[in-house]
Amino acid sequence: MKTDELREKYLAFFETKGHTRRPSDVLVPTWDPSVLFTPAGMNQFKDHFLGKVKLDFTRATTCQKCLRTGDIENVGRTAYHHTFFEMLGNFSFGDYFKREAITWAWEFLTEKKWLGIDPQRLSVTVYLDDDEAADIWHNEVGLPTSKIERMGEDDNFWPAGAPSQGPDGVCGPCSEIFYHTDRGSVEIWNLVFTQFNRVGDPPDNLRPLPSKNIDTGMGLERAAASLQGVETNYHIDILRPIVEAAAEVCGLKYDSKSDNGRRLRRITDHVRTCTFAVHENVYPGPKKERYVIKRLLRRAVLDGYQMGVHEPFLYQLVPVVVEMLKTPYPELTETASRVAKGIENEEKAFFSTIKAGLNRIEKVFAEMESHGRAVVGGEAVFELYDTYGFPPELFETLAAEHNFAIDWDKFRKLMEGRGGEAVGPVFKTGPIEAIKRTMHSTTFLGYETTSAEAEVCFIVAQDHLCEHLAEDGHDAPIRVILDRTPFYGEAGGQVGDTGDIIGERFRFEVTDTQRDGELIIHIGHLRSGEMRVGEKATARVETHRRQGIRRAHSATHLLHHALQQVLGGHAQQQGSKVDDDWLRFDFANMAPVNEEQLGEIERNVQEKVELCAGVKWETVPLAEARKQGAMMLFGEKYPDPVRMVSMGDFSRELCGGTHLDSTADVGPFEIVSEEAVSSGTRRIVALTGDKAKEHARRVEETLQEAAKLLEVPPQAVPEAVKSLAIRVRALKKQVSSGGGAAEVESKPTSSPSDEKSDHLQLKAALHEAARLLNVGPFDVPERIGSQLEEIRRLEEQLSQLKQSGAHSADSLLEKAEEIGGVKVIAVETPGANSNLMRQWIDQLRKKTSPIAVLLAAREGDSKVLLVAGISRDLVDRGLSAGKWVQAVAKVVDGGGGGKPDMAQAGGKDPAKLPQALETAKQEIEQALAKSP
RNA sequence: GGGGGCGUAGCUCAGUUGGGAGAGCGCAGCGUUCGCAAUGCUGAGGUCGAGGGUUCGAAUCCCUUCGCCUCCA
Repeated sequence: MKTDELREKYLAFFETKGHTRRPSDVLVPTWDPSVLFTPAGMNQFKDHFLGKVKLDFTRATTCQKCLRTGDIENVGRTAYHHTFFEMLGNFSFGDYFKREAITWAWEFLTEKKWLGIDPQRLSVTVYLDDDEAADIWHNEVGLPTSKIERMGEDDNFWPAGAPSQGPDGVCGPCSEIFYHTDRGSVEIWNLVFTQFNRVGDPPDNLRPLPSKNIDTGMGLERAAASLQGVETNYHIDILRPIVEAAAEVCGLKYDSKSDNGRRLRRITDHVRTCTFAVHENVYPGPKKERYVIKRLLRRAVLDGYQMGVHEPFLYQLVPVVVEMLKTPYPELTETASRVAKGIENEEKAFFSTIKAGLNRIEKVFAEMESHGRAVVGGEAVFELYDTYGFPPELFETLAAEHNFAIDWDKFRKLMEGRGGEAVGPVFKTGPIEAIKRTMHSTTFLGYETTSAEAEVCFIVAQDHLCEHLAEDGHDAPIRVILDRTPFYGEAGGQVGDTGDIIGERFRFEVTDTQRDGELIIHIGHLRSGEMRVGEKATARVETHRRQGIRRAHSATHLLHHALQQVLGGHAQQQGSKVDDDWLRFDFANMAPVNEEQLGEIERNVQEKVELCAGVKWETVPLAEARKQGAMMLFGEKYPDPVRMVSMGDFSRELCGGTHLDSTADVGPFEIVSEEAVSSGTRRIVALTGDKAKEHARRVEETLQEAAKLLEVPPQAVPEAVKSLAIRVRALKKQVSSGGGAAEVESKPTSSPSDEKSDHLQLKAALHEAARLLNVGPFDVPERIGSQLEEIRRLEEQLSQLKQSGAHSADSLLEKAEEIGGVKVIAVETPGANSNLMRQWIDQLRKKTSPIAVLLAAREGDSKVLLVAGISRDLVDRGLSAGKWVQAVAKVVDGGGGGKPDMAQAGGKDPAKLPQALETAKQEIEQALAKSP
């Protein structure tokens, strides 16, 4: 039986048993912060099991794509392990229980119409004392007791070992079904009977649940392998072709028993995982789920590398993966090329990591050879891995080629001692969880109104439920829950509302509003009076701020739309934050967005604002929204029906946020910045309303200021900044070369355009200038100021240099005095810099020896520069330019040092310079007298 | 969220208690050669990521910031 057929039959079977067929949830559920990846079919129904949501159905069946990394070491080695796999499941939320779960499972497996498996090939296990399940298997299904095995809590309880080990919470026994082949048996289906709530340690810690649930899982690949009679999951009809394709791109023939066979299976598994992850816009990266994907991808690529493929290849398998899975997941075909590109990029990155590492390793090996060592230190392997990401396995291979061993013990020790303690899963407890049991949701009125009457239902202070609360004045915030509220709790990127809750005898200031499940929680402080549970109150949202948030949120949708228009359909939202007239929007895009595109995006948004398009929202079935082309984001959990926000006829998004009535009300819209947030993801920050206006004004003022400093029209600022940099460079060169070089023309930039530049051009000009100066936009004038200052300083230095009459080695030599048979020069060379002085000294030393030269120059009013040099023969006689210059520097209140033949010093008292030059002569005289 | 590392010439990088900014490759010009490969000579090219601090003096030490790489959770 084909895998596609098996999948379909399963879902169809349970539909005949009254189950609602639900689509697979995404692989990376960003809606669920408690997991990085979907680990099992039940994940999307967590809230259903806990009774947290209203149930539209009490029986469901799914085929869920899952990702687990727990058994990663076994992938490729064993017949049945995967990171990516599909799991078939049927679920009961307080509906049917063990009897149906068991008999239906048996029916589906054995009936001719369904799978038609020979009952002889099946056996089951049940939990030690689960007589109920054992009875059903024996008496109702008719399975002989020899085929019913009782196992302990580690095997037949979920979570494993729950009764004695924990964790607290819902749990229950399970019953597993095994398929027996000639080679052995394999578990193909696990039926979990969730019937207890665990409270504390044994004994008597398992309390029966009022509402019992069923959660079953059948591994699709395992079941298919059994039915197809192949020895490993990797040989079923939807996996074998990928294995073969992997062999082909690696230039090998697949041999299942060989080491390479194992590698090829691992590649097969990992490329499936990566394909789905990237499809969901989860690109390999440094954080969280992105990092897991990166590791899986690199591991697969390393396998290829070890088999001799030294260039990207994994991406070539994407079309095969898509082909194998396009029946259940047709959406894969739409993103296949983007996915392949994304994978190829990461492969390339990995190869450059390897290449960089190879260079370092060569050095390690060379070092070892020169020292005659044969064991690579664990430190080296560790450092290469930890800091440079070089795979230790590859290091080992390369070391073996040099006949070097590796100190793995040391390596492991370092790996362990690296800190980073794991933080265990946090089980939610506390008053809010208690509240949820009695009150599932707060009625949200904020779409229609910003002020409403409500009743105070719960007060939480210091993590305790309170009946009443007196004036506090404490720092610790209080949490208040009302039965209904106009306050928007932070969600979907939109921040929570602020405002106050006013009762007859109190005023509570709301500083933030959060959401937990479907409860809306007001956070803040009691400002006056006493507050009591059960009291009536008026909840008033701070409307000015709310209006700013509405502007920003509607603008976010316009921006999203504009990005798609200007950059392309791939520029999808990756995250956002919406605040008072302020928004941050992350989206997928491989390259930076240039100034021109930004302008176009901004203009596109402004056009939509000017359209005065109506903003409407309606609640529609999810399927209907999808049909109407509403923008949907991966990893988001959308309820059904869903709230769809439309603007004019161009934008449709699923969104729970608060919006304007007309795009016209967005007012001015201003992009403030564009930057990278991670590879493949860009971030735009923008403003609306008054903040946008203010920002626009500031941009223009700043540019004006810069223009004034540079004495050019505003549009010409970037050009002028460029020539400013050129001028600084030329002057520096001129000064250091002694002032000889030709003056650089500071050409006034041509700026014929008298036409009025619009704001976008001015902003682009400021950004360009900021980029050239490597500062933030508003620091441009300051930076220009300091550049101008530097030019002034350099020019002064230059004119000083010219005034003092150009020195030369020859003119300096004329000033030499003979002291003890040595030519000594100790003079002031005004305007000279250290570089120039050194050049002169070098020239003098070439012309004659023995010679000792000390040159000095004033820098401004408070600094002195001294450079001293002596000829080689004097160095040999034990003299030191360093000591010399140090002694002289003392006179001008300074210090210095350097090498024996050339040294440099500074001082802070230019007035004493003549005295210092005298000292210089005395010092050298004394030094000469002492030396032989 | 935490740890490590890196930003120096177009590229790959060196730069040792802080004191003259370098190498290799590449590039340009000239030469040997019928021409190519090869090779010799000469030369251009650097705000040492940015800002601040310590110092007489910072590529080097300290702080801040930006960008990139990498490991872990």
